[in-house]
Amino acid sequence: MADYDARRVEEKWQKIWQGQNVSRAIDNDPSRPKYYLLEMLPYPSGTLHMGHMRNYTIGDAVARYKRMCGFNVLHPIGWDAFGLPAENAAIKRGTPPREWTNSNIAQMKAVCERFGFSYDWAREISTCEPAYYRWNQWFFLKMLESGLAYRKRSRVNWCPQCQTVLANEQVIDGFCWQHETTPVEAKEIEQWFLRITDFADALLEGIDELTGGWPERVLIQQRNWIGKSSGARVRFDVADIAGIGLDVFTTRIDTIYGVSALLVSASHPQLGSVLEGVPGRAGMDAQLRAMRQSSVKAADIATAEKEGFFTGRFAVNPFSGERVPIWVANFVLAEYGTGAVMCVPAHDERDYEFCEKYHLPVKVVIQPLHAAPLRADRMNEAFTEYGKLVDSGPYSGLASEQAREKMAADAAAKSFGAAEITYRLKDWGISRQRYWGTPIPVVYCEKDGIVGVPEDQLPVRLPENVTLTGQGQSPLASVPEFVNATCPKCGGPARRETDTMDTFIDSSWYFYRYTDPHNDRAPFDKAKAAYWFAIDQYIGGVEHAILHLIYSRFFCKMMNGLGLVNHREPVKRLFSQGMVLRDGAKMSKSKGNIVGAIEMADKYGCDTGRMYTLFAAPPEKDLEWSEQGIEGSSRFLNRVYRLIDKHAPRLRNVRLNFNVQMDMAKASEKEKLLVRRAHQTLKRVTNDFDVRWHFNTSIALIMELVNALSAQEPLDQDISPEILKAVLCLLVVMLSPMTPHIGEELWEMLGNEGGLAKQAWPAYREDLAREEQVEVIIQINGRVRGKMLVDAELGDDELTDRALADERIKMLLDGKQIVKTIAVPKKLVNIVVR
RNA sequence: GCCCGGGUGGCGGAAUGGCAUACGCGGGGGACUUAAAAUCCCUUGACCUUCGGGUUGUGCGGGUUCGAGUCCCGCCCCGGGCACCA
Repeated sequence: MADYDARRVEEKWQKIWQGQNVSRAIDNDPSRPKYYLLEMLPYPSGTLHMGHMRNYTIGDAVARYKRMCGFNVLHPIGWDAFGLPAENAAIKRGTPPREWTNSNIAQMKAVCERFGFSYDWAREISTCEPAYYRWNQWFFLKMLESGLAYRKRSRVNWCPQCQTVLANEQVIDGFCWQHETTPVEAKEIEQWFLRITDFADALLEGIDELTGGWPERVLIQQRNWIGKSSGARVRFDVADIAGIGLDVFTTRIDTIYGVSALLVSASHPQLGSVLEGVPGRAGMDAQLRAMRQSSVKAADIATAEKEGFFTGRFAVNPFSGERVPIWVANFVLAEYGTGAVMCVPAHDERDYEFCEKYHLPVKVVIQPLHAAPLRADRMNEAFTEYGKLVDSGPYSGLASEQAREKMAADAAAKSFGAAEITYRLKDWGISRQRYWGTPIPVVYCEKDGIVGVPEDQLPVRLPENVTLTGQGQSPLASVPEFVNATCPKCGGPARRETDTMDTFIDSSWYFYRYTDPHNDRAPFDKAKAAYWFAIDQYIGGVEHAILHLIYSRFFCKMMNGLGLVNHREPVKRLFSQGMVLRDGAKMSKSKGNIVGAIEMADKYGCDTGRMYTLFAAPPEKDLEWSEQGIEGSSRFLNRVYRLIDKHAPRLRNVRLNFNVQMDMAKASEKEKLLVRRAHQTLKRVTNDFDVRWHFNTSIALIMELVNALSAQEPLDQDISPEILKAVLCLLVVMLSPMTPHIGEELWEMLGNEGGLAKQAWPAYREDLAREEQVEVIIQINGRVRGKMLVDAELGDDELTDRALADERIKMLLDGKQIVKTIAVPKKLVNIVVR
């Protein structure tokens, strides 16, 4: 008996699959339904560990299953090949970024092939190739034309470690998303932005469409990030200075008669004018400097003590005409709303806290609808709910909801305010002062200003052989051949833009490129994209909840506007898989806790690794790597191999029929049991693939089937070859999406031709899965007191009679009064006694 | 503070309101072997037991139900997200 030789079997079948074009997706195939399955494209860092492999294993199992179910499956992969690590590696060891990147890609591709992932390699893309990034430039030009791309000077996030600007989405808690050690700094520079805010409402509305298909927490994160809030803008004139007014944004204009102060941020642009000529100015300036420098960390900000000072100036409440002091307060954000707020201590927690500290007056202007009236002198916290207005001039007596509308309308009529909606979402800053990315296709001409590079001159190629320093401005600025350009409009001298694009642009539309990867006239063919889209299933880590996943949605909407696509959302279903941990921590190079994919495959074979990652935990949960666990998986596959190896010779020439003709009169109990077992397993495994994706339970069920087979040994004496073959083949088929190499090998050993990859997934048969006899438990007062084997179809009354007739039950019921009985067919009888 | 997930044996984890702990790992015992590895078999929540079985047990406290890991209410703990957003 030969042992299972993983390496030989894996190489053998990978070669055969290649020859059969097993994973080729066919454009516009009318004969089958399409299924677009995608895992997030990897950054080619060079190392692939079991964390990556888990992601791809889940995808591959589903891809193989869907193919067997008759779908035309698009399962592509590519490389997110631009980005800083390549540039940093180049600076460190002098290897050009392209060389470093391509050699990593080659390594990683080899690992993917070693694992037998069924990607359509003919569609492989790499974002650093001109054939790809020219379309980034093309999209940029389209957005420049329509005004969605624009240039402005503003305060942006600067990561001192990356030596580049970051988008808001790429700053997490005040730190760069890649570097959790150095805080992001504020820097005022001019750069390119994409008007993602134009789509704020569309992105918000799309969330409803995604509900059910996307994990709720991702949708919540996106909704929070967009942060829509409706309220009003109101102008407070500054007293004693003609012509200066401060705008506040509020969602509670209904509380405006309760304003005790006007609070402005330390960075408010008008603060200079307000403070003009007030006494004590020097001391104030010192305080302002201190406030502007305070911590950027969100957690610190939220818990920081509220600080502020009176500016000596007053503002006039346009509704009441009341004069209120103007204060500077550290908790007012310069970047949100108008950078100034009205302070209503009775109806806002923060304002209450602030006024408590500085002894500012509290005035109640909203009374609760269903509780005792509030009194300012008896309050110990703000009342922030809606209620009924009091002491609010002509608005007294109105409900908050109505007052909000009426007061905003009145403010607009008297032109000191208007209803307004603000968003937390800001435009996407895409300029990067680094080399290894897509050049922004723009030149600056003295005469014509900003001029987009004409489409027919794309791509603007990234020059190779550039000296990289990593010193805070784009290395491209030091390449005269690149910088010096001709203005496409006037033909005069022009300077080329030297910043490159955020690499998140590359990944915002890459999945469209897979539908038409070699097109050199357009980013993709509309009809091909229309056939394959939307993505039926996307799989990736949850860390991209508001990065890649919001940018991609924005791009889809932008493309929809260009008429390139006709759908509104690119991804129907999203699955977030858990991380692979070792010693409780996420696998990473720096922690030194990596289990290398190749090492794992060398030791156990890739099918064993695939099986373990699917078996050890359901896919959405984190998985703790266990060397003993993987040995268990290895043992199991060997056991299956030996079982089939033992019986295959006798079965090789038997005709395979999954729907064994069960002649009930002829079949033995043992035979019926095995067939039933197999079809019950098939039913549940099919369900796991279709709806639950709990591959761990699928594998457990298959293990049980193998256990049942082993328990029935010797199989060759009591089981007819037809039945045994059908059961063993079912077993192999069910296993094959998860462990495809050993699956194919066993399938062949059992005498089947044509390859499993092209085999149809068998339908389970209810009649073969049905149990004739079931064990029903007998309870007395909910406690198990007996069991009986009965006909599965037995009704309630019959069941109850049988239970009551049981000798042991009779004995236990002796002297008790039966209050009621509950019978559940196929399950139990519960006898309630007193 | 607010919003999502979770909390089940020694461990990873199973359980459409119906025998809690499937399956695997680990532990204990045995078979095969000169021996070991591999393999196979038995056993394995806790407590009590006259070895028939009994009691108890899914973070804690209540409730609904004939019956609750599962549903409801109130807490505790862990993980994640948001966090002075006016």
